[in-house]
Amino acid sequence: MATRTGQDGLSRERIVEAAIAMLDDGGESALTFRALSTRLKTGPGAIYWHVANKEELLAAAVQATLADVLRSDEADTTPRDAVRALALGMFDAIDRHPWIGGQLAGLASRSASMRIIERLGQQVQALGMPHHHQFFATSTLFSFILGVAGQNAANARARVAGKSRAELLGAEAAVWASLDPAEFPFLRGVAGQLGDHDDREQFLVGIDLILAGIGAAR
Amino acid sequence: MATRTGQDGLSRERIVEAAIAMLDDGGESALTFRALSTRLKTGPGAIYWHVANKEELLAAAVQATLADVLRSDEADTTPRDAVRALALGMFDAIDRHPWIGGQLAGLASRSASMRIIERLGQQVQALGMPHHHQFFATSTLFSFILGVAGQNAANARARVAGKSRAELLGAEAAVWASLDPAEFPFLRGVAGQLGDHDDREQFLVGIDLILAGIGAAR
DNA sequence: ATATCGCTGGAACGTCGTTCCAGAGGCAAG
DNA sequence: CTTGCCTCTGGAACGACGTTCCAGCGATAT
Repeated sequence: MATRTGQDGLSRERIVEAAIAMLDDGGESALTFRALSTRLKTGPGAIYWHVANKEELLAAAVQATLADVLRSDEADTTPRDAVRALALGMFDAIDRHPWIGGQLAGLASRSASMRIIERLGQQVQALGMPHHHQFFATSTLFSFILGVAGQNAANARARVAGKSRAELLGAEAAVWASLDPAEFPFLRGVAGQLGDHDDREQFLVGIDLILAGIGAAR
Repeated sequence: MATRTGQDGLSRERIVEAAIAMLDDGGESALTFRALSTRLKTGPGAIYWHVANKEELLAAAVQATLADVLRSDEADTTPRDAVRALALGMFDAIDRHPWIGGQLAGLASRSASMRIIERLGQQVQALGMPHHHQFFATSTLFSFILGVAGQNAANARARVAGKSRAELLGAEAAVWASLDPAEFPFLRGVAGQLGDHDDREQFLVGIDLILAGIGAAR
């Protein structure tokens, strides 16, 4: 039954690849060892020969998905532009694979996180931040990215069960617009901006805001 | 309305209270309808009479835990101090109940998030941010808080299975310190700061950095 | 006394991550 | 060629989970 040679052979690579595909179009809850084994035409037990458990599988999926972002190497631009480029690379990856947001904070993605922090830190250093503030400034950038990633993951989770981003956002904006003006003046005022803002632009403004803070603290 | 006599009567309040206690000392994975019903000396079915499902239970737990932070009302200080006070209140709540970090981004905590964003937004407005930038600046603050919360939750998850914060942090600092200097110069350089930094101070520096950025963009 | 109703708690269902194991197929030694 | 091992397979089974179902309790209303 089991053909050893050629494309039928299971491998960690094929498993991770299939896992990413399932996560991409079904969300985190769609990744199941049973569904995965069905897609790979095998049994759950076979997968465990190549992957220790689900946590390791998710970690490998994160690693593989972020590999491109982490490999990119642009030493030519200004530190500010380098941070923006790295952050935008992260955003695009998270936008394409929202499930990353739910995993990035975990211990399983430690090595990916370390690489990201290293990149950010080098640029913060190049920005002229005093040494004893570099760590905090860098972790501020990283925490912000993590927060956006988490929100993205949560939004994607809601999307799987129901409507599109535009519908979801429109409904939320409508809620904000109909709030009590005495209690929620701010949300009411920005409901329109919530309704048609661009996530990527919003993210970049956040990065720029923190960079401006770093520039001011220099 | 036949209420059971005395303290044996189940109620949504008692259930949420017990759920928070279980989350606090066992982490997210410790909250189980079976364990919860054992603690309350009843069956799983009884709990479902008061609570629709686990998602609603978690949402109620978040709401109840953040109630104090959301109720606080200090209109006396400067906008900057108001943001710091609100953010620190959030941090302390998250620090005491790390499982919040895993839930706050979700749709289940929407009403709590709205209240927080409203508070932050009012202060950002008071800081003199131009109207069309207020939404982005506020969401930057919120995303940062969410990111820190998420990391806190992930750290707490690791702590349940193993060592204390000091041990975990020390081990991580040791890893950073022993990295290849050519590939990870930054992480190596800040390994010491990672080892003995104060989470609360780190958080506050992040808030101040964003506030400085807002000040610069005004 | 009887019927009604809010509420209880235990049994049961389907699904999950994970473990176990009988055995298939290739490879090296006899 | 035969034998034995060794890597890898895939299906069965286990315990725990969220959730549903329902027989029945005590208090109240008729």
